[in-house]
Amino acid sequence: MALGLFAERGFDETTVDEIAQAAGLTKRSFFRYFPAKEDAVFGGVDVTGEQVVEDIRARPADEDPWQSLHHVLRQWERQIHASEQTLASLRLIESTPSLHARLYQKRAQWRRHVSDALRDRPGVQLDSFTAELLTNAASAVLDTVSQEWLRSGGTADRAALLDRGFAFLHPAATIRARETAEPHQPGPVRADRGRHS
Amino acid sequence: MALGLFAERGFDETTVDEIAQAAGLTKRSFFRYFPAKEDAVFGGVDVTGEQVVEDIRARPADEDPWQSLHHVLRQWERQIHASEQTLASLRLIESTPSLHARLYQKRAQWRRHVSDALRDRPGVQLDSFTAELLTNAASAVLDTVSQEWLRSGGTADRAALLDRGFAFLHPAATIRARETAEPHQPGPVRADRGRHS
DNA sequence: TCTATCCTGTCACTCGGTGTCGTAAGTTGT
DNA sequence: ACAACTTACGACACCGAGTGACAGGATAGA
Repeated sequence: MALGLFAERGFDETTVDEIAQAAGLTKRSFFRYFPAKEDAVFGGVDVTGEQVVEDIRARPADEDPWQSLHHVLRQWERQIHASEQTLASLRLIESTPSLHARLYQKRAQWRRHVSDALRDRPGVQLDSFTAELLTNAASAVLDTVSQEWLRSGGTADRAALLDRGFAFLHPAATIRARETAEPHQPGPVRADRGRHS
Repeated sequence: MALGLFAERGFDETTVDEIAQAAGLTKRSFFRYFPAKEDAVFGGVDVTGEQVVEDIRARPADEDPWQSLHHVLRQWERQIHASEQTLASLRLIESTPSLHARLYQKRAQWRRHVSDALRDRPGVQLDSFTAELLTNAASAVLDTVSQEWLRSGGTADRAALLDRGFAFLHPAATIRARETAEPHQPGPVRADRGRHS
């Protein structure tokens, strides 16, 4: 695995040629499997959480979207951050700027899917601004949890931090229009915009 | 300016040699002025908002940190997004993955400074988790505003969107030790529909 | 067995980025 | 005015990531 080489010499100090040769391949063949050098790290780790998008779609339609995000991400946390290997990967990512940038790209793409999933749910319609705001906020919570977890040296309780973040950032009023939900009548989009106050 | 070339042929399709030659320089000299090709775009735009950090430090110590972020960022919005040139830059950044990644790197660094500024204020002490959570949430609001603004084709009212985001994501209880109810900003936050055209 | 397909190695090339050296300008001190 | 020094730039070589094109070997199916 390339992770061993990265752990030894660091990501930037390891050549693609070296990775490929260690795997019994050529540089050219390496790029046939991975679109970029960075993806050799992300290959094994589910950083984007594709399952999360499906899980959100599977949540009850009348549930508060913030609650849905909280619930799904807590489940996801539980599944992911278990093995020591993903832990080492995340440390490497956090300490390498180019990997961090790549993680961000994947996260941005993931956020688009999540916000689409939020907006596509039946029942209460969310406008795109609100959906993206909730998604980005949830992503911010995840990011903060990871930072704190890294600062703690991996000893912090990620689930507890996640709960704390989600509780702290609870939106003023996500869904206040339950009475207008019509599950059987898609009809025109009568989106109740997120006016607060 | 390199922005002209980028606007014509696109960022990835423009080589550093071409940029340098258009500016009457050598490739080597280009890299003496800019650490990377991407920085030729960010050079003129204040994407990191260095002033913001100072402004946060200048806010009253007993002010709710979320309010401080809101206030300072609204001021910053007003100063920045005026010229047509920065508008074109932001469009280019948003449509180019490598530039987007670079923007993220700068934002991450900026967030560190902001969260440090929040934690360094006298009076009520914030733990690092809370400070980072508030900072990342504010950054998420900014990001969402930019997305919506871009989707609207640049016609949306960024200040109104910012207010809406900050109000919507208002933390449950940041600092409950304030009984000085300041009159805040004149005029209620108008929830503009966030629709283009 | 013949053949189409897939996988891989090899070579050549582009482009971003860096180190090194030489040199033509200033700039300062005496 | 002269020497010493600094600054800035060009020229060249070099490295590593990534891509395109081509050739050959293995394999599955007829």
